Amino acid sequence: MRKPTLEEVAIEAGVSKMTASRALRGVADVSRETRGRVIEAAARMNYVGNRLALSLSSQRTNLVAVVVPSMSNIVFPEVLAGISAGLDGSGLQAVFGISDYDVAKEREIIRDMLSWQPCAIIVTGLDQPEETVQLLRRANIPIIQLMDLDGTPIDFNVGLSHSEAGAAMASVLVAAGRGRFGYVGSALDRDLRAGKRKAAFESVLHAHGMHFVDQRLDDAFSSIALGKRLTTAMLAAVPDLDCIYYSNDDMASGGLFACMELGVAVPQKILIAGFNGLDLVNSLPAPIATSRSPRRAMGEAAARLVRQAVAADQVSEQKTVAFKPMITGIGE
Amino acid sequence: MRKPTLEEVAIEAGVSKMTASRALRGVADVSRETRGRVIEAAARMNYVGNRLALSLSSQRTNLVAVVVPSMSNIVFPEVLAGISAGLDGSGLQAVFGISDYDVAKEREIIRDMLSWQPCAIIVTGLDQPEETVQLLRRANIPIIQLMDLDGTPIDFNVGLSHSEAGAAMASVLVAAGRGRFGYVGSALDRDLRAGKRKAAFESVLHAHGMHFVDQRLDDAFSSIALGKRLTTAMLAAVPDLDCIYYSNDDMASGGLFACMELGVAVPQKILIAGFNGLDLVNSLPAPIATSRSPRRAMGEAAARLVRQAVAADQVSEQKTVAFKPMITGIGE
DNA sequence: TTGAAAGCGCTAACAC
DNA sequence: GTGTTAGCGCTTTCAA
Repeated sequence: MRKPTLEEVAIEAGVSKMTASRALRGVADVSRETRGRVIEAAARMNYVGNRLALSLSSQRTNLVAVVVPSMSNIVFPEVLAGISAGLDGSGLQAVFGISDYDVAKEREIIRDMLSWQPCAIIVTGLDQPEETVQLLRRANIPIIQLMDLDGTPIDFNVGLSHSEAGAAMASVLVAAGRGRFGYVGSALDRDLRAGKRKAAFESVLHAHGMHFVDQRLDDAFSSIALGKRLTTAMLAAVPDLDCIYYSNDDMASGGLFACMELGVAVPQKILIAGFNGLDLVNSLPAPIATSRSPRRAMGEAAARLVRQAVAADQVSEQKTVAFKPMITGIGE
Repeated sequence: MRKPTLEEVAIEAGVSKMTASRALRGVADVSRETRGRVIEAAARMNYVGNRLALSLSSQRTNLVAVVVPSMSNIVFPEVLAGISAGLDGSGLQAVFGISDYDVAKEREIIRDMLSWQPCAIIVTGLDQPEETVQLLRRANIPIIQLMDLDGTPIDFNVGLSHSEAGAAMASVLVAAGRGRFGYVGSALDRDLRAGKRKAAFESVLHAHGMHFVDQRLDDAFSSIALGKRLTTAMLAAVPDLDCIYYSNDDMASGGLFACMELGVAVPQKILIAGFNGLDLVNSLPAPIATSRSPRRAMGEAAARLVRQAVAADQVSEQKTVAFKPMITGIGE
């Protein structure tokens, strides 16, 4: 038994397709009595409208395409949760795609999503290759680039400056008296934002006549286990570090666990610094420094921009929402 | 400037709409030369097909609707990553919705997703209220219920038995000589699977003439911080426990951190047991017991069932994929 | 307040 | 190999 169509509901209610459509959408003038009959018929038949037809016909959809690089780190799910929550009640529906930090895959996912004629698209970062940018531009819908502020946005931009975050962390650590730095990171060729943080951090070190005494990099994606492993190796080679900067909090937490296992006092002997401000960090058995990035708030801000842009159906004036990471975990 | 349609591409290539359609899809017989012209024209015009029209016309979509309760815990994103990866290369596209553990919201999300005419739908758990079940049934597409095996599936079922998981953990802990148990959990009214684990765990205790000496419950969602707080409170009230069972690994990890802060030896004095087998658990500074649930594999299995069901376009014989959680972290 | 006609962009089915 | 016709299920536009 096929699903009932609007026409069948209309027949059941003894009206025309058009009247049924209006009644169900609650638009225009439909007599109370007619509307009642239609709604009742629809309920009786368990009518579920066909959005494909609706959107094709009306030339607009309620779809917001969202492309994130990963789901293996809690960061992006939190952003998605923010987007989803921010869209709640607007009638808009987020559709997520995962690019696995792969630019080619990202492009294909974007292409695929655009074929659904979304009313807006949210992508991660500002570093899409030109071809992808063209693809996005041609879609002629609001484009939100999320998470990063270091670069030239195509349209809307929500995020924070990872360069500033890295530089600020370095400044604070140097000011706190640390002088022998190590760096532990992973997948820097793919996680460009972590790369920006590292580069900026290093610049500040150089400005102070310092440098990374040792660094450990790995191609695998960040994880607590990897942070632990690399830190253990690093401390075996260079035991006299007094601070290690990590590509993110997952890695840093692993670093802390490595130090605990080795009996290295954190933060007295070695200060550990990460990025993100994960919930985990608040409960760790020793304090580690981090830059708190408001992930959920970023998602919500992106959702807000989408709602405005879609509602206004015109260029809204606010193009950028800048967040500032807050550094915690150093000093008292 | 509007987006080009198939017709415009066809005109540009000097062929009919239909020929252009065939050429672009690579179906049927189109002369090499014609196909080349069409593809080139499409590329030149940056043609992106309209899936709304495609799906409406062909009466089939490549959408797989997925509804999960939360994104705030890494568990569900990992499942989603598994689904997404499992669907890769099939031409199918997952669409995610978040219900926030709210049955009413879940129903509305499902309703909304069904209006997009997905070719399959994956939902979390087996405990949807009757109204939601009706909604799903009426869609007349493969329905996959994921994560849980304790109940009667509507159609396909992938997951593990949380009752068995809870019972198995209790048996192992009792066998390991533990006797004074505490329980720390959260949001049990919403996270029904955690509730099933707890109930089964408790049954085994009773069978051994034991019971939870103390329990701490909270309405908030699980988190490391909450686990830490509740554990600290519990140990203040009942210091002589020798084992605490948690609703999941996040809570258990918080419990471990609480013990470390209080100087309670884990696992010598108190054994800590959670559920999920999060990556985090592998790197913690002290061993905690957990039941490892293969989250990504479950997502991949669900994706496999969807592919089979969609490809076969008929009832496939395998209706259930059962996973067994593996208990780790007890003894060597 | 309601309905009829046209068409959104595409494909299925059948001609040629 | 290629084109034509007829929709998919809905909304828009216009008429009544």
